[in-house]
Amino acid sequence: MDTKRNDDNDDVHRRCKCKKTKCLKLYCDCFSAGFYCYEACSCKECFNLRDYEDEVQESRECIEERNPLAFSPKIHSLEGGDKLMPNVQKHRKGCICKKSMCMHRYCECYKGKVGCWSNCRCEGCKNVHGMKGGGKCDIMIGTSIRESGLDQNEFINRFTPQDKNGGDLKSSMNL
DNA sequence: GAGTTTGAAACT
DNA sequence: CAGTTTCAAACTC
Ligand SMILES: [Zn+2]
Ligand SMILES: [Zn+2]
Ligand SMILES: [Zn+2]
Ligand SMILES: [Zn+2]
Ligand SMILES: [Zn+2]
Ligand SMILES: [Zn+2]
Repeated sequence: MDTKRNDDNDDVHRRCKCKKTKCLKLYCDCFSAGFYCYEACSCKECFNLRDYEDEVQESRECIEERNPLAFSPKIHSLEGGDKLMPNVQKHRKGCICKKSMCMHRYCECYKGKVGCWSNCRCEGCKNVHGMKGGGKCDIMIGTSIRESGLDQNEFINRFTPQDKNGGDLKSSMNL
């Protein structure tokens, strides 16, 4: 896996201010997104630079061993779904918000502009992109929005994702 | 910019 | 796996 050049980092205005982790842990937004740190960062003792390519790669491999999906996009499209809504996007692991009601960027679902769903363990969810609906995911693949009688957000919340092989969702997502 | 709040990541 | 700690982003002032 290639680490992206810091010039690209500038494009999305990503920057970090890490102080204690040398920008070699997922805490660091630059490292987590596969970018090197660059001038706009104000990190201390940064090792997330091309000069320390080996250290970066070593840390990546260590983290990937722990979690093979650590560097894959957290927001991803679910398989299946309604013909009219073929690409429902969700946060793979879901959030665990307890205090923010998923109304701020503290919530990774909200931050990713996707609704919460059955993988989320949030409390008092008020995510404007779609609230978690009581942990239910009872709309089966192939059901249309019209048939379900639900509005779009509620449909997405209750849509039951399924992989192409018809396998179990959790195993297909390595959860 | 400093201080607080928050929840993911890391650790045990 | 669950509980706790650590950490830096998001937020507030
Ligand atoms: Zn960093
Ligand atoms: Zn950085
Ligand atoms: Zn850095
Ligand atoms: Zn949330
Ligand atoms: Zn969520
Ligand atoms: Zn939520």
